[in-house]
Amino acid sequence: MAASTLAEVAKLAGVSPATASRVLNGSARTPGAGIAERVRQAAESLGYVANAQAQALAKSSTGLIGLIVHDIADPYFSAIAQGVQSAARQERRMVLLATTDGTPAGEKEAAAAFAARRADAIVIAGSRSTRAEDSAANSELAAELERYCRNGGRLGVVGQGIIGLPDMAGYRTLPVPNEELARELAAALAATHEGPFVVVAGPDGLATSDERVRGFQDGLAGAGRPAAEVLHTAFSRNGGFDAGTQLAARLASRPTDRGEPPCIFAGNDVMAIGIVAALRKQGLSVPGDAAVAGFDDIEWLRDFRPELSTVGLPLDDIGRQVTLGALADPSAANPAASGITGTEITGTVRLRRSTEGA
Amino acid sequence: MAASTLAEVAKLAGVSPATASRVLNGSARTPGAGIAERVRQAAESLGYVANAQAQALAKSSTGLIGLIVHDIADPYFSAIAQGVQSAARQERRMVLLATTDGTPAGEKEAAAAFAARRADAIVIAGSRSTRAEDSAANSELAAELERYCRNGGRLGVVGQGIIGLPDMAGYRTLPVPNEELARELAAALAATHEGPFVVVAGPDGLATSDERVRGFQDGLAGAGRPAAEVLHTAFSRNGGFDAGTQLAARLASRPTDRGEPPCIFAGNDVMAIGIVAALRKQGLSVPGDAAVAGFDDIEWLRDFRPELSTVGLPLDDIGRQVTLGALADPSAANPAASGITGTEITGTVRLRRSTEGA
DNA sequence: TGACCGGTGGAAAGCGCATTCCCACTTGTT
DNA sequence: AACAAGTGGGAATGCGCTTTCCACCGGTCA
Repeated sequence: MAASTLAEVAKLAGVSPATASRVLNGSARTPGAGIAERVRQAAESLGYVANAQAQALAKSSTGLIGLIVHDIADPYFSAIAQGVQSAARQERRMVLLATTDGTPAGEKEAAAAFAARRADAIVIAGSRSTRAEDSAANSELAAELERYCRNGGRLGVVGQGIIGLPDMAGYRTLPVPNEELARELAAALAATHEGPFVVVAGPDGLATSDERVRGFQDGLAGAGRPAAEVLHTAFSRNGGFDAGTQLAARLASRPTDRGEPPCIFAGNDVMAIGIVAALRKQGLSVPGDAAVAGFDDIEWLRDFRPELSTVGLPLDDIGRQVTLGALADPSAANPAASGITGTEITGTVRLRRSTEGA
Repeated sequence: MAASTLAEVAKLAGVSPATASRVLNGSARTPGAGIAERVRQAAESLGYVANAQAQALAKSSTGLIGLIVHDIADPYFSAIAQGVQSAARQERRMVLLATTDGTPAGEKEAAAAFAARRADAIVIAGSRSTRAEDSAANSELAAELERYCRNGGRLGVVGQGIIGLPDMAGYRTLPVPNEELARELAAALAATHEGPFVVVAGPDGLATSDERVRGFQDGLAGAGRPAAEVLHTAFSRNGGFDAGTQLAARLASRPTDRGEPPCIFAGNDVMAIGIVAALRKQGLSVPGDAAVAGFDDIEWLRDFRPELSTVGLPLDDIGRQVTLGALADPSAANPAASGITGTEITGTVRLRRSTEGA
């Protein structure tokens, strides 16, 4: 029933297991041609498939990369996952997937599972949470990862570093200029919008969201505009929809002649889509009754109408770089604090129809 | 540098490795409370993390589920992946991800990698290809999987069975009524559309696409309508876009009074979206100048405008069921040919704005 | 011709853990 | 009081593979 083993192959070929191992798997030493051929034939006839578990145990390297995302069905994460997958393939590794619903507790659990599996590297794509209620889980996560890295594991994190995790060998962060890009976006929007600004953000304490909000407010201030009102909701399409519904009600109860339509900045594209859906449902038009902008420029945004203004981020590349960075030689001077070098992630503000003047 | 081992923990606790193993991992025998506590403390203080590789080797079960998809960034696959992930979590397994670009050769490679890792089960979500050029790769894939199953591996496949793989223990197929649903859709569309029908399908030989086309033509015939012209292109958004561009050119060069607008059936939703985008780009409107329908009802379709008619498929559930089915007791009478029992996958035709009469 | 050497295959020691005996000991019987 | 049954812990074996280390063989140089 069980698969055949190296020993069986060796016996059939009339050689020692050592020799069989040398010919079947890449070894520094290559046995003679005649022997090699015999072994190969034996393996073939037995349908031998090397047991990667045993190999991993013997040479203590599993060829596994653990990927932690909030939700694999979210286009933001699936785009990053694609990049990770591609880098993994290039480095001849396989990716182990874990989804966490975004809680640090879930991330800790996933990290522990990856550590147990002795993954060569762990890549964390989800945003950090600085909420007070998550602080205990954050510490546990940091402790788990610190132990993992101390034992020789590699860690790559997208965006902000793990809270409470000190710089250490094998730990790399891939910075994403959320704040800066949000600032640029705000500046661009302020130049063409007279009306008030509203920000629809994720939960307070979600790092990525907070950074974008901060940058946006900063950009507004730089343009001499008052700070935008901030609505907190789920960092998802439905969160955007809920906020959009609220905003629609507000707009409807307002005399039409009272100034310019507002400009709504959503923390990410899926939220922006939710907002547009909600406004549309209430009979409001974008950009007529309200301008809307998002963030990320997820792939399928291009077919959405009205075309959404957003900030383009090379998601696929982010996934690739963070993976490659994590796998890179940990001895290279490159602490987490300074980020993964040679791979600056840059984004682009893209103004489109959804924020065009009415 | 290396992580601490069970033996170290045992020594620190002053017990044998056997005892340490018994308390730290679920065993039938539970050592005394005092001892257990000592061992647990020792493990804690050493930061012991069990080596899943070694455990897997010792008890020959890895807790791994291999998932093969064409493209994880495609919403169809990421929705299924989410279901697989959820089932895996429920069954306390982790999922190993492989993307293949849809070629049987890639699937074979992935299957081999999973077999080497001794995954408890392999789940294949991508569609089969019956193209002549893929036949060699298909045989290799079947051979690989047959060996895998013979060695005790479990296999779950979405949709059509693996070509050339006989029914065998541990191999289950989750049938998806593509043909039947496409027939229903055609019937529904035929009832409201006078104009000609056009089918934009995936590459000839892609099983899922072929089934849908066949069902659609059949439904048309049942309604007394002539067979639709079939355009073959890539089974993706861009494939749809290309076909849409062609169709748009054709529509434009046609006198406006020449009969009813055509009704275009796309093999899946992302293709439909591509088609709509292409038509729109050429200044044509949907459903005014052409009706468009898709298949799958992927999640983010609801925010797309015009709302697309399609066939709803419980993708998340498909992922769950195929995984659970693969993991289920292989001795239960349930050959691949008869599908995974107790889990009939049903879809629903959903007519929406994109196919409403002009 | 004898000492030295690169090269080749085998023996054996793990890698970290689960598990099957096996033994010493504590309880419960008549 | 003697023995059976039951219980808790340890020693040893093996999972399948990699990797020193060793023995050996033909060949080279002095």
